[in-house]
Amino acid sequence: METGLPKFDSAFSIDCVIFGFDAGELKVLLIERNEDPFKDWWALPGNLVENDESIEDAATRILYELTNLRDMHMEQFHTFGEVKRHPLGRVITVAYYALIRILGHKEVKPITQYAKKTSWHPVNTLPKLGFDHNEIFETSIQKLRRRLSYQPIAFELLPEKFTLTQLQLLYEAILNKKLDKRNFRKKMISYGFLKELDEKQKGVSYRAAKLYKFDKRKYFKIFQNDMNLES
Amino acid sequence: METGLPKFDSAFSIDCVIFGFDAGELKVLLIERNEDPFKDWWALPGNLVENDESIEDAATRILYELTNLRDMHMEQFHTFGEVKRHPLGRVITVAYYALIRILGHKEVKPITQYAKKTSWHPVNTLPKLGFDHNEIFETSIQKLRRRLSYQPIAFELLPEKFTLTQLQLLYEAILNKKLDKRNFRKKMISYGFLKELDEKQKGVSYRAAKLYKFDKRKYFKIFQNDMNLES
DNA sequence: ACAAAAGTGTTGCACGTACACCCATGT
DNA sequence: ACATGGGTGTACGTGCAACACTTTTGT
Repeated sequence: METGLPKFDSAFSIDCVIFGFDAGELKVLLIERNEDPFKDWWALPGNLVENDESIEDAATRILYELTNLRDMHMEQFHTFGEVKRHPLGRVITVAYYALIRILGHKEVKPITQYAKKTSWHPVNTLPKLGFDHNEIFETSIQKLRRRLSYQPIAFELLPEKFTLTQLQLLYEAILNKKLDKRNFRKKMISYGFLKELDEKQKGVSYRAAKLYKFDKRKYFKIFQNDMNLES
Repeated sequence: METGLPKFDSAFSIDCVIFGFDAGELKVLLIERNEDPFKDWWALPGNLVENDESIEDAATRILYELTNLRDMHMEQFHTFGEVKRHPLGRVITVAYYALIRILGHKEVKPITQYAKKTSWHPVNTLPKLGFDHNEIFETSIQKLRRRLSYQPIAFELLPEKFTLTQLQLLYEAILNKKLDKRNFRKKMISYGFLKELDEKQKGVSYRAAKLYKFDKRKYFKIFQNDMNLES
């Protein structure tokens, strides 16, 4: 394509903060890099944006190459553009976060070669990451917390059927504080978008809890007006 | 700089949504473009990011070139990356908004040549803009609304000394709805970060209102803890 | 029977909302 | 005196926070 624009020794990339929830802990999917710079370091999965794909498409592609998953909830949250953030040249990166149901994806095998392997890391004990990825991660979790208060994103991280205790543990993990059990349940149920199932937990050695699922239809019916104000 | 990275026929730019408040209306500073593409169209001020400046610096520079102002409150809010958003080539743009006190800047003369002139437009009757700038604007005002609810950004748009009615009109303009006078005043004063001055409005043909100013110190003292959670 | 987690209500307080009239000032 | 916006208080309802015990189930 003839651009008529000056050429730059520069590129854009996407970095993804992929959140999952497992064993009561909030986790992030990291890769061990197989390429310089930062070969052998842990880092957020990311890659350059191709010239003929939108950044949304690039984010989707990169997530797919890493996790073999499509149609995830992804959301752009910030763009990082310090001149020296990439040691080999000018790379501006658009950061996205994604929420996935970790169950059934405990072992994530990358399709591409740029990652040696991947691994779920608890968010509270992340290693030192390549590039400015620790900073990107910190920003992501702040945005995630804020978004949790006005969007039903928690359900993207849970199995389709879940107990109220699981939901509460997830909220506690994201917000990093304890919540009151009775108040939490009252509030969640009062929203009216949880559907109580005729089913119970199985395989636990104590009283089995009722299962619920998130009812998207009801949610949109209830919050229709508010949603128009959201981005 | 030798990058070791592939070269792209592509570039990044910054676009700025510059908000001001005047005569009870929320306004945006637009330029009339002096260059192709979209020569003679109205558009948001924006320009390419140089290779040796961070995107923050670029945003500051572009605002300066346009308004001759520095040290404004600027905040990145979204990055737009559709492949065809710029007719001459691939340009990903990082959008910022800025808040300025319109008073004393009613006539803004651009320093650069890429704008023929600038003009403040009421946000409710924007013309059709070049590129995807109408979409960028819509996103900006949604973010602005949300931010208004948890950050003291309104004061950036008002003169240093203002009346409670002016403050209320500004909130109404941003939120696009009427607020109750008594409740608004009660709430604002209860926050404790407004300093009541020993001064009154002048030059009005009715009862002069008390002037207030925003006390940043008190604000940070009060909201210290919350602020640590914000981005 | 015991261990483990499920499940359940009430009360006080803070906050938001609805609402209408008199006051001070300049012309 | 009149027009214009400035300034003020109360009552009600909603939502949030604090708080502890009984129930169910599997081993």
